[in-house]
Amino acid sequence: MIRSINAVVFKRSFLQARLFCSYTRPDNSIQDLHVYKLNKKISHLSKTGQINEARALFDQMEQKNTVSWNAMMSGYVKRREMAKARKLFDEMPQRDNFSWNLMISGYVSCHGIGFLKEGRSLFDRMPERDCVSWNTMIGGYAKNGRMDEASEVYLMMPERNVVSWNAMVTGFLQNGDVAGAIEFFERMPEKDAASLSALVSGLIRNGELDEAARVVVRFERNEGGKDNLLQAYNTLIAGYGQRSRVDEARKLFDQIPVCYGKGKGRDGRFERNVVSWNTMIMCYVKAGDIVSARELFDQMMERDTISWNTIIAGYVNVLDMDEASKLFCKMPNPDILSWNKMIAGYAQIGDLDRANDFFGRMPRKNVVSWNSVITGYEKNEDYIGAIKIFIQMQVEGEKPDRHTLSSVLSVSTGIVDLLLGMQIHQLVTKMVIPDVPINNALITMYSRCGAIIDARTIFDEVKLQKEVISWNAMIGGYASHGHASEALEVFKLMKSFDVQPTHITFISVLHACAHAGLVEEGRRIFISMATEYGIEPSVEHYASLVDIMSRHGQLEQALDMINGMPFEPDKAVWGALLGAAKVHNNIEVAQVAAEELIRLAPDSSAPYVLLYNMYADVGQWGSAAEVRKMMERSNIKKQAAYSWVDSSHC
DNA sequence: GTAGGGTTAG
Repeated sequence: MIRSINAVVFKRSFLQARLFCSYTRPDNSIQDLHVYKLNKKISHLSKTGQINEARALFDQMEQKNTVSWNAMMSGYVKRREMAKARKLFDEMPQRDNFSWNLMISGYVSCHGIGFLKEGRSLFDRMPERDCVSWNTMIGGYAKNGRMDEASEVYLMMPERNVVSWNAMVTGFLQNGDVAGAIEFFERMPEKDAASLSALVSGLIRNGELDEAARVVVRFERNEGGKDNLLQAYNTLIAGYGQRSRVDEARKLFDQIPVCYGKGKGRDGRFERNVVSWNTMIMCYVKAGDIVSARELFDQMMERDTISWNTIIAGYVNVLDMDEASKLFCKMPNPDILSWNKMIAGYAQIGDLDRANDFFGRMPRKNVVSWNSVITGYEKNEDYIGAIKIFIQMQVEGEKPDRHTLSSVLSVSTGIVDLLLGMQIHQLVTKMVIPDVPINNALITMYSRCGAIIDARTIFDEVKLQKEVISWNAMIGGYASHGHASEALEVFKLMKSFDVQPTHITFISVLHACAHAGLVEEGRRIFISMATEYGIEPSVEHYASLVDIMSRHGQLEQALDMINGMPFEPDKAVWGALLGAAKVHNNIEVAQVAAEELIRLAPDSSAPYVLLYNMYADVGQWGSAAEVRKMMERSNIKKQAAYSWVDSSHC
């Protein structure tokens, strides 16, 4: 009823406005149309992030109207560049309510109390506040965790509409007041599609998925009819998907009627729309069920970019790049995200040529595209390739972000290039606020490059964050440079900071013990893994302990331990034993270890060579010749690093 | 063509 009255009023005022315009300014209509078109263009450029292009157009316009200024301001507000938006706002010849509301909404959506206050100050100075202004303030206070002030605004405003009520519901939920939100919702005088979905999505974000489902059932029963239900259903389906409850998601999806043919997807009708399909496909993709996802995708009558990107991402995630590639070729208008996903996929399977090919063919790139290809090269250990792309990125003027810098730090670590690492560190200081991954990458880079003191400096700055990766990086750094006592000191510090060690921590700590010859300490720590920390030692930990014991000459004990291991010993275990047996000239143990190594890695010459040299050392030339024959029979070529002639014979 | 509340990818 209200809607139809509004429609009539709107239509009439629109006609009057048109009559008025054509009557008073007949010669300007062409000019007006021109301004209108340029405004539309500015708005489009602003929306798609092409802010500089928008500004160039805006500056070129000979005649501007208030909408031109507003559209330009809106571009800056979207990017939260409030200083630039404010400059326009202060300069513009005439401001309407749109201009004021735009600025207020920009300020209150920025993070920080200063911005909120600036928004409020504009709100207070605004000549004629309308419902939008008041609603914006409700949303602003709610987003900043100030529900009391939001309620105050709500009570003071002269007239409320459904947006005001929805903003309050959202506010309660943003601040964790589930009961308050439900109570407020029940008492609302009017509800629209956004009301129910605000409640449902907010409840899900508060971990109340089942309560959200109950609310929808109640709404269906009490409000009668199925209006405004679709969005809530879609949200619930997504909620089930996020919690891996795919069957329940599918049950809801099947409850939404399908209507093929004319009138499809009309507003307010309870019919599956493209979002319902996309969401259900996403549930299957998340669950790893690409077959069901594809089945639905093929049944869709109309697909949008999200449908395509979701199914392509599904194939990429299960590393099935051929199917992803086929779909990408069929996709009508791939966007940056589609391209980025293909690059990341090919990089993941190590096909850098294809990744690079897609990267080169992209019509437009963003920072994620650059990052995907740089990370691809880095993960595949093509460090020079990664640096080349990073340099190209600078040349083309794309600004690196924290992900770029983190990747290039890993590159510096990979090629052990301290100078490069330090340069990237400088960029980090200039360009981003370091986060946990960046700090860890810095610690790893410095310690791997031997600048252990610099690594420690950063570690000392971040250790209070108690991120286990930082601790592991520091302990690993000390251990790999033979600073055993420092590694153990940080390990002790870690315990006093109540940071729970991981299996990686223990690999480094045991490694340190091996270097320092700390047999008892090593054994004690090894045992404590299971007893104190509940971490079952893996084969790598066993290899470390074997290393510790056998280096110390406890070869037989080490052998006993290997035989008692809960799993098959690997090359590292036997290798450690063989190496130590060589050092301690224990031929019996060496023989066992070498045989096992030959069994596990028949192509390797190292065990033969070691054994040969040991026999030769003690003058057992017969056995030595036997080993040499065995090796020749197995058709093994000796590696350059090993010599048949031990220096002691020369 | 520009402002307030709300579903799907990354």
